[in-house]
Amino acid sequence: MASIYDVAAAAGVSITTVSHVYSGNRHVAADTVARVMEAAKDLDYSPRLSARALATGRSMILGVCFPAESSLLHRNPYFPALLEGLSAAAGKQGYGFLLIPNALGEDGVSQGELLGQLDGVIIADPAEDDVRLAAFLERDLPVITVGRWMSRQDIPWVDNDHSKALENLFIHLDEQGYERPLLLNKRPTISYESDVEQAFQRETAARGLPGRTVWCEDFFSQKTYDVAREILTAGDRPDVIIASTDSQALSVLQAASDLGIDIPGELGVVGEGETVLAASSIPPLTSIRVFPDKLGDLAVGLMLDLLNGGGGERSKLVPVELVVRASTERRSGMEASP
Amino acid sequence: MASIYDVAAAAGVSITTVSHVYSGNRHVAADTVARVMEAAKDLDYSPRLSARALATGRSMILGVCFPAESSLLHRNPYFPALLEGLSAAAGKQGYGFLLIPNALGEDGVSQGELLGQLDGVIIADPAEDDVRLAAFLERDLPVITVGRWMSRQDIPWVDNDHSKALENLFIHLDEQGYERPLLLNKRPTISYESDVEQAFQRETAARGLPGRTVWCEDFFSQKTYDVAREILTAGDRPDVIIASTDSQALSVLQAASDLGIDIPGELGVVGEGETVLAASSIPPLTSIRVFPDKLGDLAVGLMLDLLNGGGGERSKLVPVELVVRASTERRSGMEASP
DNA sequence: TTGTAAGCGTTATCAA
DNA sequence: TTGATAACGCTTACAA
Repeated sequence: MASIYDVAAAAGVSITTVSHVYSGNRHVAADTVARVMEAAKDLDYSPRLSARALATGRSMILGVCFPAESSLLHRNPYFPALLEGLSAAAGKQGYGFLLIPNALGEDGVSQGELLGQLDGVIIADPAEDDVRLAAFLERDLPVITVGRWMSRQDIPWVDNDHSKALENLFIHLDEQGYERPLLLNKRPTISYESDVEQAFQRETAARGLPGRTVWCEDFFSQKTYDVAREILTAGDRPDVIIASTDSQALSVLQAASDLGIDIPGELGVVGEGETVLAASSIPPLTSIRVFPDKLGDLAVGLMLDLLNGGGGERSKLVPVELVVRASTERRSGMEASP
Repeated sequence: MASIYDVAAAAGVSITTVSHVYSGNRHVAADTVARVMEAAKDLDYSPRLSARALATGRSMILGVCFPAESSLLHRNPYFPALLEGLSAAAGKQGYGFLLIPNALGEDGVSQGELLGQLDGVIIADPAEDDVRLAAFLERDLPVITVGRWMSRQDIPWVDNDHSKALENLFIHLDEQGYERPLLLNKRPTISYESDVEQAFQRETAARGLPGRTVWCEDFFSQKTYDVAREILTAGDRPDVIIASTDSQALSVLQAASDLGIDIPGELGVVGEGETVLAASSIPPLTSIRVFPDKLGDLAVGLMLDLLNGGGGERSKLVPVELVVRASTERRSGMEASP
């Protein structure tokens, strides 16, 4: 492995010059640059990042950290999509992403070891009590969250504008004549869930409607189906169910189908996440589209601001998009007008 | 930030001793260890990994690399699950995982920079022509693949035993009396797809059945549905369709349902991947379960072997499991016996 | 059982 | 426009 010394010798310059050719930190004469680059290519040289990190005090590595809860990373496509967004954005700036294992914190060993390496950490959907997060703050690692950390509002974040999403959704539901909404939500442990709840209460209150929420702990199993079935067979049946994830909404569709309930005539169904599932379900699902790649991009931007002196470290809200499909469209635009 | 010098001074020992307390590379007297650890805790010290990396020539960071094709990472839950397996296994050994952005290679900038940092790279489902892979081998970075690299069989790999999976599947299909199988597969660009094709041909040939394969480029869109519909309405209708992913299989289920074809009576359907979808579809889907966490574990093990002198760098095949559900179960075990 | 001192490959501060 | 040289914080012979 060639070092900066080898390149300097081959190019007939000092290591300082080679260093500056690579860092761009000061001007180097064009022909000198050419000579250095050629020597570097000949020797197959590239700067050792660990040496650079030691000299600068910056590793150029960011950590990323997903909810520990039941390996959500691979059950909800939102997270891998976010990870890609983060990784792409960071890559463009020369930063890399280290995935922080969920086990961190239980396993005392790797904890300090790995964290010492990081320039900062991005946390997706932080739970209040996650032991890892406490560790980051103690070492005062720069932290950005995707979704807000409810107990520490001072930490810069990016987030989806769920509030606006529900505002728009209710306008749509008004148009479609739905009047007995029900929110199928998870008991709030992250900001998303409490945002949705609050916005739901706000919108229903504004319309004089009851803001009925059913809490449903389990996102992905048979349980959601059972809960949905119970809701649909009980006395006071809602005419539209808003589910906090697309997969929950699919369970509702299924339960309704099994009970012979017509969708969207007797029951509207709305999901959130706009996964592949939503477009291809029967009937296609009205859903709220989020943009994890955009979130990733902004989160990295915020992090870099923080690392580079922290000028504009303002948090950012990302617009979402209501995608209307058959599951709530009982009056087409054509018929509605006159 | 405290350094090894601060700790040594506070504990009244040399930096060598502190170093050895942390590395475990030589014995240190128990009370000395205690003194050092206390000083370290007081000073909130943890070794700077970049310094360690510079001194040892090892970064303790592995790269991981997923198929570039249309961001498969977030469309197929297999990949995030694998990533978690890798990350957990690596974490236990003090290694971290850097996600290599898909853009790498197009963007010349970050290429050398990031790669210089890595001790090795694990590649999931390598495509033959991926430019990134060429780059790794040129720099002779140690490489392990998950799924085999078809053009370079010399590279150590871990893989699912798809061949055995199809063997078992066909035994099951025999029992259920299926006789006109059709394979819905993707044109082979990775070893998985060609393994499945080969095993399918082998099993059908052994039974004197036609080995009919339909190639279907698009895994997740409407297209699969259309292809399935075409297959089911054409003259020579299969009595069982084996799909190369669960989501493909779901499209088949849907098409069959729309056409009023009874499952599993008139048509059996089999998926692969054993995602959450399989268990909750209507009817529940017979599928081949893979164990990405296990693969991740073994891949990391192989990588460490390679890094530590490369003793037992033998590749490994991981058993998979046939999960029989209603979509192929037309004769229950009860009825079948007499 | 412990310590001294020479690297590891960069960047950064001076100075020219 | 370029160079010497001292950090950066660790590991690891070699010595004691």
